[in-house]
Amino acid sequence: MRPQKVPDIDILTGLTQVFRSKGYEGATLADLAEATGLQKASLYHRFPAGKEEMAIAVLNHLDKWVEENVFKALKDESNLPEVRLKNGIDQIRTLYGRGKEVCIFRALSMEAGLELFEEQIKNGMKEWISTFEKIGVASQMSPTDSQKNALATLIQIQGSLIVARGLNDISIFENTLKSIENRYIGK
Amino acid sequence: MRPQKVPDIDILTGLTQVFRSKGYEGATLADLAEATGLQKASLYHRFPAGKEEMAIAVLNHLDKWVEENVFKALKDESNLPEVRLKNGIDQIRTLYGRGKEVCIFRALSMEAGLELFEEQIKNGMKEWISTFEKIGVASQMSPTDSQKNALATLIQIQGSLIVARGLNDISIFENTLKSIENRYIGK
DNA sequence: GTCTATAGCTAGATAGAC
DNA sequence: GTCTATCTAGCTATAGAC
Repeated sequence: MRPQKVPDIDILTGLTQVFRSKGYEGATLADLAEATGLQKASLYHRFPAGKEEMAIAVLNHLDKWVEENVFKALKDESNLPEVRLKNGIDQIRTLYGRGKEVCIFRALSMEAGLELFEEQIKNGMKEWISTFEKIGVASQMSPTDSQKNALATLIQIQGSLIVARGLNDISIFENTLKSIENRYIGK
Repeated sequence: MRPQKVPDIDILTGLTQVFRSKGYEGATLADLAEATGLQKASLYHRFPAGKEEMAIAVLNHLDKWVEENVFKALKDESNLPEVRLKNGIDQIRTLYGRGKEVCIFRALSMEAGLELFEEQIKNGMKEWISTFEKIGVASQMSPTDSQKNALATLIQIQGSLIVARGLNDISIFENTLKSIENRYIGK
């Protein structure tokens, strides 16, 4: 086997960046090749099913990142709820580049054959909600409140990313993260 | 002049539907022609600058609709704040098809040359915030609270549309509208 | 004002040498 | 495993008859 010119992780990084900023339809193979440092044909060697497979790989990679960073921090029972929340929110801040980056769900949910990634996005969102529910319970909220607040939290994260981008003001995202923290910690 | 086969308003309705569901890049001229009932070349007669002009026309049309329906209801000083809010929210519900429809900002903000519609989206969002600010003031909120709540309201609307779509559950949008109402009416 | 037909191009994808 | 070169389909846009 001939050695890989670009390691897998760098490929994924490049693909992620392009899909996030241009969306699925907007991202061309020329863009993807340039961002990864490979030629189009080489990308097809790595992802025989083409563009769709690349997008799925990006989704899986981010899924894993979120699991190992955001969710892990939020679920770490060796810490107090306040600490777990603070650490989790730090990871969320990183995930979205302090508000500059688009959520991959949004970037991929629109277009394409439409429902290419539907199931994966749905499951991803459910994971977010269920994880925040656990933080609510750990913070002494009632099950009902935990559920309501978890949904509200996801809505706030998604909404603030949209508005921060629309108004070109990342402080909107930062302030939203703070208000989420306050919701759980009691302020 | 030969008579129009399809009236302007129907053209706009068709274009809007396609851009909302497929995004800018995802919408093809074949889609747009089919949705309007005209041939591609006839669309070019109406919109000489092509696809971009069509998208701008859709943005302007929705802008106008929001102004004449949502904002008008919210600003109607002949009504009590509670009534204005209730009427405005009814219009918002209609605008987004009870949660089934995508916000045009989202559909057009991603892709393209990237910043084609940036300015229009920014101004649109500012209008939403400033209108909700007025409702806050009319509801006896302090200026600071009015400002904070207006931003929070826009974030909730946008976020709940995303999450409602991702989870395929429009009750999320409906419940969010109720919680917005409660924020202002006190409850 | 609308149509059929098509130009010109770029997209995603593939062949085959190295 | 990566490359250059290329195919084919589909895209935006236009020409010109009616």
